[in-house]
Amino acid sequence: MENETVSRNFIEQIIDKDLEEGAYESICTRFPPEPNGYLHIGHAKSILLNYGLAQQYKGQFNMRFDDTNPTKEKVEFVESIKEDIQWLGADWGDHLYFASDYFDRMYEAAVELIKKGKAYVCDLSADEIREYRGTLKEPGKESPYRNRSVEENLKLFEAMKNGEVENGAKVLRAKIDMASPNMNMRDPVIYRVARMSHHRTGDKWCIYPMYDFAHPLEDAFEGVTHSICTLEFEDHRPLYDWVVREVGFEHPPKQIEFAKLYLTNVVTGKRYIKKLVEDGIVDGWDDPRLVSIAALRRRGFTPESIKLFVELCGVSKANSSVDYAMLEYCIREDLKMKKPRMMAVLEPVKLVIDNYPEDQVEYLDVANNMENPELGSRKVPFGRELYIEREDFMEVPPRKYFRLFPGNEVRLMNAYFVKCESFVKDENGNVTEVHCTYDPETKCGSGFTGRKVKGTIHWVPAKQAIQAEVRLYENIIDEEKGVYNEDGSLNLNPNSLTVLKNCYMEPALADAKAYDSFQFVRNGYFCVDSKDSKEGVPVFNRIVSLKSSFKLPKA
RNA sequence: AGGGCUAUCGCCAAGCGGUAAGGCACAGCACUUUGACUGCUGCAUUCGCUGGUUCGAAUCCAGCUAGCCCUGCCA
Repeated sequence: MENETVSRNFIEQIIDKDLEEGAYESICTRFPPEPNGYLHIGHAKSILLNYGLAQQYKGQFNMRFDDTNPTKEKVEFVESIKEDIQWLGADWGDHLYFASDYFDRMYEAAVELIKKGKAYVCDLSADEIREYRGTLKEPGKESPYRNRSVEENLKLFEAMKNGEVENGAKVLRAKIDMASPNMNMRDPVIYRVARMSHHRTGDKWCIYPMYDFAHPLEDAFEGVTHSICTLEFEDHRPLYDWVVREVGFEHPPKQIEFAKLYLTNVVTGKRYIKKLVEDGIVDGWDDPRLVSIAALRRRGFTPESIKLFVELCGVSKANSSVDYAMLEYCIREDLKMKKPRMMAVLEPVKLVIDNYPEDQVEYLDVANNMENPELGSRKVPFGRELYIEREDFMEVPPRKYFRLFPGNEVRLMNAYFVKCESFVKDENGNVTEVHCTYDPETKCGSGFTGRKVKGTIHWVPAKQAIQAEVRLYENIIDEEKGVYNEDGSLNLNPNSLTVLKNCYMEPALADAKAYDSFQFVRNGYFCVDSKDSKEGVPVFNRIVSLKSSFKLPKA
């Protein structure tokens, strides 16, 4: 019997302890985005972490839109966020909530606070509040409105609610400690006036709760036990605890913070992504060069690969930046046994088998994935004229080059051995045709063992191949020079997108559907671009290339 | 009168007083109908630094250093 001890991350350790000590009977987690944009790989970590924990502990996972600031939110974002989360596989069941559904209860909670003398209406302007707050090194001073009577506060707060107060004229503040070393505790604003309509509650409200007040209440209302958020909220925890304590919940939720996920050499900053979109450098928020969930999906990443990635990254409190190579590993790992391995030639050069009968076509039986027989097989037509990859032929081979060159014999994958006899160049010196002879005895599957070749190359039948467009994506950021220039501008990679229009695919690929992905032999993994494929010319996006330990020497 | 958090290999990350897991990356070998995959091997005498406690310290204590976060009526 193996005594395998799986290490638990620090959050699991906290939960284990809570459950053991009986602080909670079962757990409830949540993912609480504000619908003010689209989700990216960093959110995936939070989603999968929260959802995964709920699954693992047989608890509950809530999806909640933290829509407490109508100035920034839109229904479109609500829909895209739901779609992305579903795609990732985090199932919230019946537990879909909106902070805005709690506005009545939050208002009541605020009234209770006022009655307890723990909150007051303040007439200071935003600038004045900032001044009174003090600085990081000096304590703040109390607002002249701090000691209003409960009755007056109640009356004023109701006036705010009833729309009798201009935007910014009054706020409701928690009465805590203006001298606290923690800025968040210096009488934080908990309700502000915003006379505008909300995407869900319309014009019902003209006051909206602030995050620090709303969030702990939302968690508590829903019975969330572990409210997992990112590191920058650590300083807010005392206020979070203050709210749930003062409002009086029996089993208050607890906030736990973890480090955000950063990836090397990708643009994650929201404002930079926005600029890239606005300047037309990328073609939208789902441009495959970005790391939004939608972009990754369009590029061909699978939910499983992202889940694997998040698991491999782990969870901790140390700020870190994960190597992009890890993400690439995950998608290769996920796809390699699941997807058919098809032949496609990205940069073609014609290969003619001189001793092959001119009008003969044979249909070779080819396994879809040699390592996974469950994926079945297909027929691939083979004839006298083929296309092979330009880089698979060299007039003058460098050392250790195993592919085609004059006099060398290679295996055409799934077909025959061919030996290069000659080649043709155009007036510019570019190779236009490679001529070979084949040996019928070496047919794949015939059991031929007479001799071996060191190289195997892929090909596509010239006559039956279908033409397609292939897009090769690199990071939008220059990997060598770094993400930013000295002046702070983005250091864009001019080669981030290469469009290859003259690609040839084996016929089976013509039927590929949206998001279908394949391994193109030696070229890596590709996915049908659901957005741009049309009129019989499939467009494939490269998900990731295969590792190659042989690099052609540079010219 | 500042406060909070973090520091273990190039990158993540276990470790919780008993003598440094694992993954990615990288390198080498083997295998091979993809130079992929797979398999094997190698990769921290050392845990930010300096002291202290201890038979024993990455783990405990003290003092430094570095990085991140906090002065929205954003979340």
